Amino acid sequence: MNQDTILQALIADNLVSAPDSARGRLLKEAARLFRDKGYERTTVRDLAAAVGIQSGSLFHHFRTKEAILKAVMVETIRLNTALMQAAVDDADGDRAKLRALVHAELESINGQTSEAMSVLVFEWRSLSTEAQEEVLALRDIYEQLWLDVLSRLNKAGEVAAEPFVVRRLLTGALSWTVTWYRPGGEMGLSELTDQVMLSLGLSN
Amino acid sequence: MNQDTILQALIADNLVSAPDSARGRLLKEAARLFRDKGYERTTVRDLAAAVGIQSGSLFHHFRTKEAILKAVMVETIRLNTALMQAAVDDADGDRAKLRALVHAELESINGQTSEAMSVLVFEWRSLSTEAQEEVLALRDIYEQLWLDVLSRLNKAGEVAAEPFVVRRLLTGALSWTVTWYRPGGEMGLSELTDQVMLSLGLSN
DNA sequence: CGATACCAAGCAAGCGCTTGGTTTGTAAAT
DNA sequence: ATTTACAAACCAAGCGCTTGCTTGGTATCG
Repeated sequence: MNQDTILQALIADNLVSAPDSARGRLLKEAARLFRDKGYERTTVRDLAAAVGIQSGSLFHHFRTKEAILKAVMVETIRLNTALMQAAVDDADGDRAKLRALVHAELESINGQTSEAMSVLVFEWRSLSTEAQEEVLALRDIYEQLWLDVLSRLNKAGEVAAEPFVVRRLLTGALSWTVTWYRPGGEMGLSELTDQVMLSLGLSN
Repeated sequence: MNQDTILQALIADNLVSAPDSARGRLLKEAARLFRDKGYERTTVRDLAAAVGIQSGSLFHHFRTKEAILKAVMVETIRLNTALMQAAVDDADGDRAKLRALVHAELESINGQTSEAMSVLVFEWRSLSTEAQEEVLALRDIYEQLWLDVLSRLNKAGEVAAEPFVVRRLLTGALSWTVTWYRPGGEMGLSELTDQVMLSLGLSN
């Protein structure tokens, strides 16, 4: 299953917005603005201007500004869960599965959904507590994918540290790449993935 | 050199504020509020109330709200640079030095300067570009400490990945602990440090 | 013809920061 | 020992602006 097929399936199920719909374009621009300026510094007027409408008209699509932030996060998690699932399924062997997960997450963080992933990491606190809980629940499935693979590698003696600690360390390490890694530069995504695996003491 | 001696030396040199001075208490409260609510959501009235003065009186101590954020960051970096330097100096051998650095950074992130370290990571974007550059310059010294140790370990064949990549992955991994690790819980800081070293494929 | 998408205008609240004046601490002058 | 001088620390009030969001009305389109 390639990335585009997965996206189309999610759109068909109404789980994520089509990128060319009004809602989809707004969410895309919102993600970009939230990443660049932060949620609080981004005004509803900024958001409206980015899609060429009046600020008041935004509230025809979303009840509040926060609902926009939440939608960005929810749709991003849904998409990435599907991508991770596919990555795991396609790879043979646990070491390869781990590599596939790392590669997929790096792709999410530094590829097309880069803006939205940044928002997920850095604007978390701007969500109300209730919204945080809802979003958190969505993340569980996708965390389990990692833990399953890491647990088997741990039992096989390939990864010495505890699976849940390794996953959390990796979450931080991979998220942080958004602040320094530049796709299209000297180091490609595959090379970066190799470096991560090497840092874990795992060769290919 | 223990932590308190280092702090006292910095205070004597006027590089960080004494925790019991008016300025010091304000910065401490500011760090806490900025971490809990974010910089933008924290109002000057919140800050003033936290130290028991009127909002206008804040501007007797700092020219702008942003100056408070900057001061939190600058003083935190100064303190941590000194702590890291001491950690490296005290340890024998590169593997021990790396462990000392990891332990010291985890202590900064999860110990007494926890609030301020969170601010440094998550409120970075709220600084103006000029202020960002100033703060960035301060960080160079302390990054070099890591790179020196990692380069030697790399040459010795103990760490396979590239030093600058490892350092950046570690920056993310260690910073992120603030979101999940709870000091005083089951896992102590030394055990967490061990887990990090194990994740890098390094035993003790 | 009704729903959907939008505009133009603006409201109430909250924001960072300023202003003019008062209290407090300190130290030299009487 | 008391007075004088003065700066640092603070208060009370509020200004000017921006914010998220509302309202009432108008196109657009199946």
